Amino acid sequence: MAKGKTKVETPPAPESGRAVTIHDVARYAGVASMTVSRVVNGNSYVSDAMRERVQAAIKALNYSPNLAARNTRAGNTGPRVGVLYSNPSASYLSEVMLGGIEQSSRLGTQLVLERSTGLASQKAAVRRLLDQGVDGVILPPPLCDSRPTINMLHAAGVKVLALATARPMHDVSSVRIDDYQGAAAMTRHLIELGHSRIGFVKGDPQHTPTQLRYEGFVDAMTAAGLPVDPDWVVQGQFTYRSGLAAAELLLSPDERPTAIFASNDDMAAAALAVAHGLQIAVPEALTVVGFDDTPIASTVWPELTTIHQPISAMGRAAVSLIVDEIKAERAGNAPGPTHQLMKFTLVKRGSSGPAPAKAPSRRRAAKA
Amino acid sequence: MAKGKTKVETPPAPESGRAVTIHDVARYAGVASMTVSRVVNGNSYVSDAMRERVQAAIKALNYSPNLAARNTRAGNTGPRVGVLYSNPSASYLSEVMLGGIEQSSRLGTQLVLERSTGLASQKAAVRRLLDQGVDGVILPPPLCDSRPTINMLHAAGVKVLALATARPMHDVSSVRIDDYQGAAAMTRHLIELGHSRIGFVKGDPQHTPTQLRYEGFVDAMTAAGLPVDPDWVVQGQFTYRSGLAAAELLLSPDERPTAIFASNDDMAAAALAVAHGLQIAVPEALTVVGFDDTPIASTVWPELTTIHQPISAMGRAAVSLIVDEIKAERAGNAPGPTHQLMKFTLVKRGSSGPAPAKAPSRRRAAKA
DNA sequence: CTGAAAGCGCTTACAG
DNA sequence: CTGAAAGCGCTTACAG
Repeated sequence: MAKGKTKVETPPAPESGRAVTIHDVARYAGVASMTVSRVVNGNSYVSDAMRERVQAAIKALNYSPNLAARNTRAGNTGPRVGVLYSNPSASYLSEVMLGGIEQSSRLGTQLVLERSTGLASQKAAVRRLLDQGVDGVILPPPLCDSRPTINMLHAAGVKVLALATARPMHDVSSVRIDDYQGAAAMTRHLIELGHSRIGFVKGDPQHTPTQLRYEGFVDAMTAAGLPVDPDWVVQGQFTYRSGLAAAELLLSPDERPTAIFASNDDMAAAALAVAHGLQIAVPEALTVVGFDDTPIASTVWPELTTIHQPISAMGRAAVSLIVDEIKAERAGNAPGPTHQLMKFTLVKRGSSGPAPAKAPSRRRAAKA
Repeated sequence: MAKGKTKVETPPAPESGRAVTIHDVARYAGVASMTVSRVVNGNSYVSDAMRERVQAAIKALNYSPNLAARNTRAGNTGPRVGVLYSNPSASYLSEVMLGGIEQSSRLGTQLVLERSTGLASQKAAVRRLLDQGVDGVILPPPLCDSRPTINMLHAAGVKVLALATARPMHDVSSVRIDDYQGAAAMTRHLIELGHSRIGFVKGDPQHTPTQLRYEGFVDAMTAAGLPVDPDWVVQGQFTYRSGLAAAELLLSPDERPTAIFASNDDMAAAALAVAHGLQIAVPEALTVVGFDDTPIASTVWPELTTIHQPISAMGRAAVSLIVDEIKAERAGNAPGPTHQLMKFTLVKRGSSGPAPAKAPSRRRAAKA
């Protein structure tokens, strides 16, 4: 504690109204501000003794760096990052943005949002982004897989990051989960619960995760020695409406599956609604599971067992990654695209349970 | 590239890699940076001639101010604003945050998030917020109506803003829509469509909007000379599950309403699921409407007719308002709390339609 | 390994 | 109404 020339030990009054600065810490610790900066950023060489002294001061004064000031130095107008999205109301996007904006404010990066409605408006949206001087653009799904968009952006010398694409490209950075493994994990979970008659609802064939999730399901079934009945694999579109139709197809016949694995939550929620309508008790008579863990998964009842994508963490990671790339480029290095794989988790909620003892027959039986 | 003393008029190359600064603009316009600052901030006295010259330069150079730098001056560590929330997964919150974070990054304000799980943890959450030196706290629902929380915050000398409360308090600023008028407008819409037999699902009695939405419904019915059948007013909890139960109550009896007005979207979505299960066609045989316009409203099928709350705009407004208050306080003024009323809009989608010609009877009739 | 100097882009007083 | 000076909190070179 003893420090500096004077013998006084009182820290600069923290209640004095103004925020604690790096200089307060420096004075308290009896070192130069520069040293505090180094400790805070944890990069350069600092002796252990010094480091400890500074850290104690930081703690004592409850110092936290002023982020606005940090990015002010060095012509370091933090990179501008654009987000080009197409589906505005999706809760998925809100969550991505939540993480993205949080991270960009932490990094002092300016985030610019643009919406592209149709394919036609894409050119215009890209132009607006470019006009605003973005150095990089994040593409959430489904634009993450749009080659034309990527090419336009690359032509303008702008970095591109594909968010939640299922098939990373060689020339575009990506942040994603492993859709294949996620689907396989969910399928194994169903099998462990005793299900063998499992219906699957595929997603929009245009989206890259669709095929991989399906393959994950098929391979896990096969690995367990279970057959995949083609009648129980139904094409969906990732929309609630398509889930409605798919579930009706799966649940109406006399012989129906004991579990439905819908390849996203919206479709699973729809399957739940259909089951409810048919008086099929979930999870007692039917297990329904989804994928993504968007808010709807915990809105419906019973809540959906699903594969949790760390969506807002992925938004954060996307911003970090692209900012790093931009900085590297500015510094003269030109590393290739990087690909970050995030961990998914299987979250078990009320919509899944053990397979019913005997294969259920017609739904009438259950009716009150 | 050529600039400064030489006679060339070329603007400082905008592609030169670094961002356009206030000094570039000043040089281009031949004025002091100070003057540019004044024009940009539009506050002080600037002659029209000067203003135009500067504005032209700004446009020519496509200048936009560096926000990080702006809040660096004057010990002006932009106010810190906390958000204390209780329900993390709600898509509602994501949208609030979207607006809030956007505005705070625009204002250079630091946003601090804290979650309070139970009533027990509230004290701890408030303390953490205070430790982080917040000057104000935004309370999204349902905390917006928690007197204990507000009192704790006030005791610490921190500004409080209640977001989306239905009943603004005299000592706390608020941003909200008029729940009463929203419900009344929706009810009138149903009546115009020819509905007179309307079921209503109330929300959680603990939340302030619940009562006002109900009153708006009742008063609009009464004003149109229509009776409110107590059997068709069902208590809900704002949850999907409670909507399921409520809709079953409303739709099972032989005589059922031709429209259901659920006082939020989650419950309306549930009503849709129940109707679907009972083979009641929406909107042909039954109209279902909600309130809030959260993402689920446009996820389900048919999409919900609902009252749109400009949620992210409310998040933005909340940050603006509380930052203004904090600044006013710092400047020595102490204006009372302000209350901002935002406009709701009635959005008509597929779930509502004209009342069926004759009162429908038992659902069996409709079955294939 | 540590520090004194200079500067980031902008704005707040202070002079004209 | 306009501008030259000083400073915000932090960091990047540059010296020890």
